[in-house]
Amino acid sequence: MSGDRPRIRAAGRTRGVPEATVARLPVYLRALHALADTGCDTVSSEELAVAAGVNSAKLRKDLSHLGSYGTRGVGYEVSLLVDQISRALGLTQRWAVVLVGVGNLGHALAGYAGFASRGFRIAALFDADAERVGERIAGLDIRHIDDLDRVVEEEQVSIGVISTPSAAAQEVADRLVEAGVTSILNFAPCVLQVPDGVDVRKVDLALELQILSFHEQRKADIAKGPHGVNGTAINGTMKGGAVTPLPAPRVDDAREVVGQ
Amino acid sequence: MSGDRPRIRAAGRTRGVPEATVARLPVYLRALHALADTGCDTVSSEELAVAAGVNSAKLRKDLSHLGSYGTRGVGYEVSLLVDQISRALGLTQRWAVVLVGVGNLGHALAGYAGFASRGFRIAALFDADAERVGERIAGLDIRHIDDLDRVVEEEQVSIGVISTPSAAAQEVADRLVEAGVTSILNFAPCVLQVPDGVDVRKVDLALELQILSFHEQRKADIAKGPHGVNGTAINGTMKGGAVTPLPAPRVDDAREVVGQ
DNA sequence: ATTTGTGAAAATATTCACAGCG
DNA sequence: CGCTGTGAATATTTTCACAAAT
Repeated sequence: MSGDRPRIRAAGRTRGVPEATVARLPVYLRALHALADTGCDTVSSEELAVAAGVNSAKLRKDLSHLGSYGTRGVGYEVSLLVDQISRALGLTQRWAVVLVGVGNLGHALAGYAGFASRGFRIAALFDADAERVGERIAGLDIRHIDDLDRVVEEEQVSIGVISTPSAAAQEVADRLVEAGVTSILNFAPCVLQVPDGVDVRKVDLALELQILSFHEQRKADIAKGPHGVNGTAINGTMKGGAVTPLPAPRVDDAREVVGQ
Repeated sequence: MSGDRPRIRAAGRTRGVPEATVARLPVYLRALHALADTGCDTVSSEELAVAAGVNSAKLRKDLSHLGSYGTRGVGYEVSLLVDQISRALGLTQRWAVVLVGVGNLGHALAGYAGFASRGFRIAALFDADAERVGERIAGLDIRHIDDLDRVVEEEQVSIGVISTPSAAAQEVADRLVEAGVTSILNFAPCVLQVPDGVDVRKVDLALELQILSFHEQRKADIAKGPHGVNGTAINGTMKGGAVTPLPAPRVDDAREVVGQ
């Protein structure tokens, strides 16, 4: 993801780890930590694959991109694999991140223990609302966005999290980039424009539900038996009651990423 | 996504919309709504593609899976496209969802306006903590998890959102499935085991940061100039060596999806 | 005996580039 | 003309299946 940036190539051979693999490494890492916590020293690709929810061939292929860290006939040493995946992901250092937008969601993110436990340190919280500056959340003072440059430099921040309303997100992204941030995690439901060299990943809460909606509908259609001429067919009643003949409701959205 | 389920096929031809396309439809829908709000009646694939952050060939191919709704030489009528995508995604009905786990994140999700504005209605909030039952959040009473079955049936709920601690997530998923839910959005950083026919999508906040970490590291390496002979290369000890001075930090994680 | 690591095959996804329609 | 819709060409990802290693 991260836009449609082409992978770097060297002499015709694709260099580095495939993007699809990168996206799964954190899942393996999670599974390995869980295994380690149960006192497990070694795992087979099959066991780890089950724990990670993928098939074992895929897991082995993925790991093979990092090097050859298994023992044939035995499996993988958990702690070694944890180290290698951590290294591959760049988690041997603790990244400083700034979080911009301390609304409903930003508040929750600020308190998210998973960030700290998985390699990240929130260096500062920012909000544009002068009212909220100085407020203390999760042990951190909310600072004004105008301090961004200074903090990013002083704390060597390279990752920014945006949890502002959509309307503010692009402006915040610009300021983050300007300040020197080169990776952005965007929770605002909008597309960000950033220069080359800056990576953006997005998390869109409702989008995931909409994907589930698609599959729900498909399941309902199948249960009802293929009818209509071309698949999508007429939408009758089935589960979910309100068979709105009309398109999805629309309420003013651009307000807040999270907020009532 | 949603496990490794094979697409349904009919008579050799792949029936339905490719998964990659489904995942982008909500993005197009968002962009179209934004365009509509600016009073735009028609868009070209190029314009919409820019607004959605994809390339225009991909956009056209994606839309072609829904049917032929554009006009050559002109573009797409915004409102028609909104209708067609909404229909394809199953958003012509308003889905009822239940949310289980009203911690820090669950609280934020309960108040998320984007759910309501994009086709979903939170039918009820649940928590296992008896202390919190009865508490009112975002206009909804927190109910005890034991009421789940009743609510799911009465309100025709087919989608569940899990925002409990990891440790509780599987148990909650089991109860959701048992109650009749067939789609789950999981915010707990763990893999869920569900029967065939149930779709799961996950959102893992820290995972996204870890992916960014990978790319940050790569950028840093490149900036420092390629060293070592073949890229990742020379990590001193091949195999076996904990070459890392220190692996990623580890703190008790399994506590809460969000919470300090 | 097992289980890894991996070529080769199959399936998906993306991009190109242009015929064809309005 | 301009722009869509789509075959054909690429690229990427997944899966198979087995030789090699312990």
